[in-house]
Amino acid sequence: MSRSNADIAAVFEEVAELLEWQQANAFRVRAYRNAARTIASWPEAMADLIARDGRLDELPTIGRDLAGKIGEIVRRGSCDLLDRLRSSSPPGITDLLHISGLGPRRVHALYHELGIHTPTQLLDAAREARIRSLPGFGPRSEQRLAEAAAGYLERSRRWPLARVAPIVDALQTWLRTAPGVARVVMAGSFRRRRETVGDLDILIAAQPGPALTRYLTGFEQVDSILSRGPSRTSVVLHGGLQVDFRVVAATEFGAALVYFTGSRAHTIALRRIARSRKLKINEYGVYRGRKRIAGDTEASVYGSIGLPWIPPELRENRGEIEAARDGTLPKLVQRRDLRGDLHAHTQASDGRESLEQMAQAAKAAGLKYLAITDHSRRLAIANGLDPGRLAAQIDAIDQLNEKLSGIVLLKGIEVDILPDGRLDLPDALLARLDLVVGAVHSDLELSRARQTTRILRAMDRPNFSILAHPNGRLFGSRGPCQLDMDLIIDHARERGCFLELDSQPDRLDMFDTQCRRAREAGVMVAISSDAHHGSDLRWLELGVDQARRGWLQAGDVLNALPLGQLRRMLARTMTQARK
DNA sequence: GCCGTTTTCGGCCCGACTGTTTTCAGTCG
Repeated sequence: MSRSNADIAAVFEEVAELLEWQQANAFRVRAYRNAARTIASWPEAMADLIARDGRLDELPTIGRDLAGKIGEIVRRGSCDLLDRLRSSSPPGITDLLHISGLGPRRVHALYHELGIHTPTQLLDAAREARIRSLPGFGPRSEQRLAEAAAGYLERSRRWPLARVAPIVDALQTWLRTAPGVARVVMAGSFRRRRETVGDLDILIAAQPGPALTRYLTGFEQVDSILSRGPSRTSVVLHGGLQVDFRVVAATEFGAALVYFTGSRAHTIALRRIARSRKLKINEYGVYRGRKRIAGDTEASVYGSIGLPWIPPELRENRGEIEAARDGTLPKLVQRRDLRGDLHAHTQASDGRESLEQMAQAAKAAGLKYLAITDHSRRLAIANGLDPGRLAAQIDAIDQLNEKLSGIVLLKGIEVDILPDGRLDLPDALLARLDLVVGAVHSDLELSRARQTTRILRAMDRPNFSILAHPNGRLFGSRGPCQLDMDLIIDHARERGCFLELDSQPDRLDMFDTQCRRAREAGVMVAISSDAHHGSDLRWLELGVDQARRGWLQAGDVLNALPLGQLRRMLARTMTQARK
């Protein structure tokens, strides 16, 4: 089995960490990190690129040597260099590098002086006060390391976007009354709308001063203070979320916003362009020699190097800078482009409201149509519909649509895809619906080949409109299924069916890179709420964020179509047996 | 290890904060 881009990137990342620990040339380390980023976000699988004789060394940050290693990793999952590095390094040493306050030099010292190579050993040594004796360490850093090691051992490192939203609201409310503050903007991965965030970056336009710094560290949810200074203050909240406050002057706000929004790869790419033009970009502005030529606004920073403003969701150095230069940036989809929703439940299965309540909620959310897609019988735990109950719901929706105004309910089902690729309800009944949403809810552990075949077979059934939440992952509890998503996307195009981006906060499934692949392949994506209550329709906003990260425009989104066009598109997916 | 309008060698983004230092290395973002 060939390895995915994520697997290859993980190998390079581990190589970088081990090289770093062995104190190799820092630029060599960086080369592996850059390559890992390139590969992780590359839309085409490295294995496919090799198969069609693509030149790997034509990819950015990949030269001849790394191209050879990619081939090696695709074939056998590792490379000689990684094997050698692993055998010459103590196990667990890369975990230490992830502990705040530890870099390669200190990890090196801890290992060679005290034999420490795991977070647990670090914690023990700190508690026994053995670390303070090392040169360059003292009681304070020992205390810090004990806390950081304990924190590392007990919590995950990234937070789903929706989970931090209430904290962000509280922070913003509280910052409004901070002394001398003119403006507060969330930056970092929160602003880029990444599906998870590692910490919160908050940019504050204000006159720096001790009063402001004191105010920042006084937020009621602050658990501990990592650092404080006039321009930068970092705290950890109860629960472990880190918050970095950056205080800048109003005239520097644009440059600071670009810098602190990131991503790191994006801002580094901007600085490189600036260098080639004999300019310097930092968080205070754009400079030619000592003369400051831009920085009040983000647009002025981009403009100084000949680029239009780039939406934050695209700032990952995945081709957005080239697109900006060429004038081909996408016009990203917005929430108001959505005219309907194609995945929602009622109390007939595991939803909490009636058909009519869901219809009214959709209308209130500004939608023109809502597909009712309750579960099918196989999902007994969700009270899935058998043929008789689905037939009754079809009649009920027809009757209700006679009464409703300003909103139309579409007749659908979220039908289980059985392990062999058949669907959980008879074809003749499915044919009476407006759309069939197929989903995998069982046997998530199948091999990549079998899981992929299962889904391709389901798509080939006579009635199959949309593949729901393709990867099946749930934040914090379940990783994604093993799938050949490229094959599924290609098959969807041939079959003329669609893929879903499920907007539930714990799903956000498809991934941004997959959305982009679908767009490039010409497969439309449904941004769906998967609502189980009328209030869940607000989740569409999260789905739109993810879609924007996947470069989707309104024209790529199925439920941005007016009802008439949508019905024609869906009709083509129904009762279309393939030979 | 990559890269090239400073092109096959010699660079590689850049500033803030901490702690242990007497002038700065290490780490972080």
